[in-house]
Amino acid sequence: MSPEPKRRNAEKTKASILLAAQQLFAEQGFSQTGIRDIAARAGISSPLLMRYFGSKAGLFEAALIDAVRIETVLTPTKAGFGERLAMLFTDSEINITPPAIIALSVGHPDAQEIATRVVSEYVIQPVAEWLDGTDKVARATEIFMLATSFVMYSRQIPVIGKSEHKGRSVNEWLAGTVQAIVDAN
Amino acid sequence: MSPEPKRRNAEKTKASILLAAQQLFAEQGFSQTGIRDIAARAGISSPLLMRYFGSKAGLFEAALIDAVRIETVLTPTKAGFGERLAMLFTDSEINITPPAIIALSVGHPDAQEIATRVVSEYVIQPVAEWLDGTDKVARATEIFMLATSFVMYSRQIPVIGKSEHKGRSVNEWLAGTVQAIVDAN
DNA sequence: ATTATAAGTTATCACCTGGTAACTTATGCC
DNA sequence: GGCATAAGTTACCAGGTGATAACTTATAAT
Repeated sequence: MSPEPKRRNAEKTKASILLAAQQLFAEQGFSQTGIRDIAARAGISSPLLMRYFGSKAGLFEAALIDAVRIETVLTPTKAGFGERLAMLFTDSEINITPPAIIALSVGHPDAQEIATRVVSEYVIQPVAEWLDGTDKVARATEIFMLATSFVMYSRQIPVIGKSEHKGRSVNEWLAGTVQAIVDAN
Repeated sequence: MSPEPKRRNAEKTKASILLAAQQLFAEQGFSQTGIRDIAARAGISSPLLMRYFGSKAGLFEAALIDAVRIETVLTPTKAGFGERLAMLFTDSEINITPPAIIALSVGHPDAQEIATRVVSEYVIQPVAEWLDGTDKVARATEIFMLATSFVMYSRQIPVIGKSEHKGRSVNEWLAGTVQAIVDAN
């Protein structure tokens, strides 16, 4: 009687696994998230997940790469980058951003190695190439550092997400500080 | 033949447990550190550790509180606070600073609750009371947020620890940014 | 010296983890 | 319609976790 009798579809299954992994890794971090949790949220069994992604670390890497959407803020014009990045990284609806996953995965050796490599290749390098001026890699790293610290604390210490400082919200402060690094070429 | 034949001493044992816990929590984070690891480094057995601190979470809280040395930088004069804080939080010899332990313990619910509470009471509140001007709590939180992000990334992304930007090391950049928040009263 | 107590140990439990082997079943192709 | 294959499942294993019970032994007061 079910309108769609649950047809098999490997592509959609893989996508649902990736989404579940991104959500849970971002919420709970690498070591606190089990493959059974992810499989349950994706609506499948854990061995299937293992066959598609090889290991928990492999799934983590795939989920991280898939979560990167940095190219959407690397527009030709440099103005407004701070705001766009702050929006991209702090949108409360889609909170599966790289900073969130990274921040919640520090400490575990495997996750740390993967996160460092993926962020370096898929976030920091593109931003660095997009920047003008000198010290591109260092400035791109600083930008990501700031964004990550913001995401981390807007979750952990609730007051900071809403706090106002000299009339500017902390979100605006992040955008402004990031933009200052962009313009300091 | 041993000069000191390993006499029993509960106080010294507790202290050695606290030190081992601080080191390991700062190196590996909460969930990656087992009570057996801590007990082994302290040179005792894990049940003894449990009796002294009740649970792993209890030891984590005790270790965090014991690691706070914030009062050493809350001098009467406001000048130089940024540098002193950067030194206190990034001294590579004693890397058991609150930011390090915090950064490596996000994600685990118990650790998160404990860390938030301890940092709020033992770090942010004292700094806020020490600050001049308005928005004290928000500014103190921002300061700790910056310091934590720096510690986190100076460990995770090696380049940032040594990177130079416009001739200023990132350590100096942290000190300067913190000092700006202090002076913006 | 005896002995109560605190300091410390060994052995173990129940549970959870990532990972795997072996099984079932739907799907598309001939 | 038969059938090879991919999609998906159940049952399980070895190892590690936090925690506890029960044991031993050093220490210090009487």
